[in-house]
Amino acid sequence: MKARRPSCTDSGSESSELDSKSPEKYETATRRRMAANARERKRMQGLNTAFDRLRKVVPQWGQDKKLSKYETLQMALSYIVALNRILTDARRHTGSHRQWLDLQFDCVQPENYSCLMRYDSATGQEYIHSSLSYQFDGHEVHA
DNA sequence: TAGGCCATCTGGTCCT
DNA sequence: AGGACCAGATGGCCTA
Repeated sequence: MKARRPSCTDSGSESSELDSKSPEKYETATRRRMAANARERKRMQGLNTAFDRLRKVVPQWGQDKKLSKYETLQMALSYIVALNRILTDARRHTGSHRQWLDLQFDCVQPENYSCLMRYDSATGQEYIHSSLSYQFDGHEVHA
């Protein structure tokens, strides 16, 4: 439970007009608002649970700080694109190139994200190379 | 202290 | 009528 608007408690705020009406209507509206608030909280908690599950399967390249919701979505998108690219390329590298496929597969395993890391000397920061960086408004972003 | 991120409340809209 | 979903507003927490 975090922020609450001073004027907006669980008792609801439809009171202004209803105050002048019957107490039953006010009570009904209050009860409905509280129920709606509770449902909304539950819905958002479900959404956050889904984000947490997504964070667990998406590359974080050893960041101690967890990805924001926006970053999680962008990274999931890039991760899917990267995996899709590997599958597409794999069709062209069959038989004797099995080793190549194994190498690609290894690179997208969480314990091996390091093989995708590059160092940006300008910023002094590491970032995920090409296939696992994400696009934002047409610009490539290295989070 | 400013800015980013987030949780919560709220009213509107759509659907059953 | 009531529930689900959404977007806007608001305020708290954290970090650079």
